[in-house]
Amino acid sequence: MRNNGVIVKNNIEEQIALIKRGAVELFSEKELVKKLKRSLETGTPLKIKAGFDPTAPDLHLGHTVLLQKLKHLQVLGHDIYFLIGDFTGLIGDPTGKSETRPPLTVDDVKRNAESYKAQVFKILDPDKTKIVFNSTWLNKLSSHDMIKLASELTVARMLERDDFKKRFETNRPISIHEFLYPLIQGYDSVALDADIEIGGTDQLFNLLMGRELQRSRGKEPQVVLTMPLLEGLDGVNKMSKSLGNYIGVAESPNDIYGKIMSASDDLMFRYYELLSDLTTEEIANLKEEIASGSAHPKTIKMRLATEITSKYHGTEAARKAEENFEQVFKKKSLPDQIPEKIFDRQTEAIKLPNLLFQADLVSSTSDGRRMIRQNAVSIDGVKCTDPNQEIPSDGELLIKVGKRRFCRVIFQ
RNA sequence: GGAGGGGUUCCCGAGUGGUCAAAGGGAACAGACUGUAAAUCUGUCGGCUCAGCCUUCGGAGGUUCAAAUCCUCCCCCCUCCA
Repeated sequence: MRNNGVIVKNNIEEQIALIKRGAVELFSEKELVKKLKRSLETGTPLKIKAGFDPTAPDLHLGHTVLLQKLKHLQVLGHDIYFLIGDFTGLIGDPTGKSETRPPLTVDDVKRNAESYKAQVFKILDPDKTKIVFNSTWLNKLSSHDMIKLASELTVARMLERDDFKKRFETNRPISIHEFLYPLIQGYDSVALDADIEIGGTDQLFNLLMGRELQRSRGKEPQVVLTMPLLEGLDGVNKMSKSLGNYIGVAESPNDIYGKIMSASDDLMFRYYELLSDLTTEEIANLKEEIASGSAHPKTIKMRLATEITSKYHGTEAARKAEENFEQVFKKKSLPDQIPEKIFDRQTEAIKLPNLLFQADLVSSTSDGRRMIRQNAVSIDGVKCTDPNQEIPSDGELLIKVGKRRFCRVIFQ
């Protein structure tokens, strides 16, 4: 599938194939067929729901796995409900870390929502995406409603959730409010009358909760589609900001490009599978080319880096990022943009570690000394080995620390 | 309400009076190797006016020549029983 224009697929099988692409689980295909058929017959788009945390408006590629899937559905003509969980955000999805989140103000939520839009609409079509806040309906729930809601599920059912089960079995605490999270998320589906809900595999329990609550209220249960969690740059843990292994959608072209290039070869194909617009066959061909030796893995990786960078910054920026990358790394020359620091010219010389620190190249003068000792520092291409070296504060210097930290220091 | 366990450097975690800026692991960073990688090896990993000094072990006091380690009070977290 390419994203050029609207593709109307009347063929249910083709629709299903696209919807299932890359997905982990689908509950259930039978129900999905039924919904798609009806949608086609009545000309009514399906309501697709996906929930997002209001506290983290900095999307990374992990989130875009879901967005890509939403785009698929959008291309098929369905309505996307991009749900910002400003109410549930106050609880926080249970993780066992028992951290209460600081409440967000209305302004915070608004600001975050704007930030979401800017990032999300690089993938989704703004005209066919409805952004909704679950506080809209959840704030109206009375204590009475809440108790009724809680009565619809049993503790035993709750304990089926893996995270709860493990904690329960090992005598680790589970707070009551944590039980409310899945309930409330499920209630969102009731309020929205969602036809399909999409989430990460870690959301399975919560997604299924929507089905149960819809059913117990006499509505047609939503179809649940789970997408894999994208591994971060370390290739092991899921991509997350707190682990520092993420590639942010809002990052600069050079950063996105460079980070993708730093991924391992195995990981590269994982990214291809989940983030690229290439078809499954095309990806298989690339693999074959590497296996047969007709293509270098690096070239294939650069292709991926270019594709993803251009998604968020356009093809021109992606091309520049590629050039920059080649310059810095392959040809070992200088990047096109080197930060500059301007200092006042002074009579006395500056010790090198202090200069490195002042130029933001190291975190402290001690760190600077270490770098010098480790042969990581060079000035105008000449290695510096003496931590006590003094630099005359005059003229212009090009300082390099490690492989990718540069600074042009200018005294004037 | 009762009993017990615990708060250590970015994270996990050892350390029960000097040999502790604090073991070990992870992360990170640097060097080698490479495809820019990954893996691997080596090293670094509080700060400074750097072979010396200063500040850190939940907080505040105290004992001592000397405290992360002992005492007092306080704050916070957890578990079990009720």
